[in-house]
Amino acid sequence: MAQMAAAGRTVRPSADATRERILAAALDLFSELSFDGATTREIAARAGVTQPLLNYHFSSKDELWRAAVDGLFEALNRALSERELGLRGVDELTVARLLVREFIYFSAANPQLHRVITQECKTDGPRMDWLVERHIRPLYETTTERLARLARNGHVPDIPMAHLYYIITGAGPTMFVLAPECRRLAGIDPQAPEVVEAHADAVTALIFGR
Amino acid sequence: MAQMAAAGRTVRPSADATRERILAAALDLFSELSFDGATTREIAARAGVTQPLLNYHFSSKDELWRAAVDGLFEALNRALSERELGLRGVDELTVARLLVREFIYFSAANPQLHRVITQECKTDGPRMDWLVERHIRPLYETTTERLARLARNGHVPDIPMAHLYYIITGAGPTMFVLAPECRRLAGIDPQAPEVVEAHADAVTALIFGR
DNA sequence: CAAGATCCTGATCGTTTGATTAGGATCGTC
DNA sequence: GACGATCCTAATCAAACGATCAGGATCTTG
Repeated sequence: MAQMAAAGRTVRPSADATRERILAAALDLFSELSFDGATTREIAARAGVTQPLLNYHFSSKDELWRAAVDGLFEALNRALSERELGLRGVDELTVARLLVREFIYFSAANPQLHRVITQECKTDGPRMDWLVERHIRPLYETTTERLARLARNGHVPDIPMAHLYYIITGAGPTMFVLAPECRRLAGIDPQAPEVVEAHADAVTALIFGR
Repeated sequence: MAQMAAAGRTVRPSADATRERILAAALDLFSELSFDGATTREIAARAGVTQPLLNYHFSSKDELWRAAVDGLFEALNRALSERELGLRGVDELTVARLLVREFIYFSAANPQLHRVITQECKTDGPRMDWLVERHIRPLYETTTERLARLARNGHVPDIPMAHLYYIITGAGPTMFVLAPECRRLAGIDPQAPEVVEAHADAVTALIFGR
């Protein structure tokens, strides 16, 4: 993916850097303002470049969106698989518990994840198609299979897996997605480490017991 | 609020009807496509009227949004208070349990509620200001106070109330907010009555025990 | 049934949008 | 040290946006 200075291909060092800045700005604004609400001019301004540069690096606004979302899910999958690799030989209940914790940590640091999903998946459309089949379905399959094994041993509430999936993906990130509301409503900053920890404790205790 | 044929005020019967159609179309499209994503032309088309008529009934796109959201929260508050009035003399745990159920039923029938909140409250802005202070804060206060009383008696997990609030408001509606995704991902229609019932069972069992 | 208020539409305004164009600046390469 | 590829910008395009305006249709009132 990352086109490094491979043989022959000469890519100026600054190119990749500005590309990354554009992607970060795009992800922030897309997730906060929705696809239509975010303008290419605002994305360019936040990245510190001019607007036509977006069409130089990405052929269209749509492709820019897809590239930004790809980067987000790459980071999520990296965080989850690295966590799992560090837990070889650990019992499956503990692994699941820690993976849910990791998901909550990631959602706290990257609320754009749940924001983008809710923005695109509440309506049928080409972007939902792409998002579900490319990124969400693999996560859904492995998650529900893992939870189903635990449910058979009584380690997890015996409810249909689709419900458990949406309870976890709803209860986990919502506080961080609505961080501005939460700060004003409850006077709590959901980004604070002790608040993230408390939320992970609360959610995992509800799902897996304590 | 509803300007009926009161003394002197002569309102043609069709006026209120089209106003309601406009508000319903606006709520649907605002909640699905976000404030910027929904165009006044599309709202008018869905309501079966021409676009300038929106500016006749509502002075601006912003005021149309506020009127649509007002109607939504009026319906929610009516549903909750009617449920509570029918439970005079019942113990507080059962009341809380049934009010959470009612919230889930409402969220299933009106996913626009959580959609609008997540759209506006993930960024600071004038619409979040208005939404939080006018509609969300009263609900937050009465809900957390009710849950805090139950927590003192051990009827509800002993976690900070802000966390419990965002767990409930996240775990409850998310499945219905992402109904298009859920249909494709899990092959389940979250609108089906038995699915709504199963979800209400699952969430209330997690929060209040069984 | 004339007069006036009410409800609604077709045409059009100035802005802003995503995208294109032509060209300038900066680098590695021969 | 000229050359060509790469990276980036100023100027501009057609399309779509929210809003306005003048006027037509429909009802109520005197």
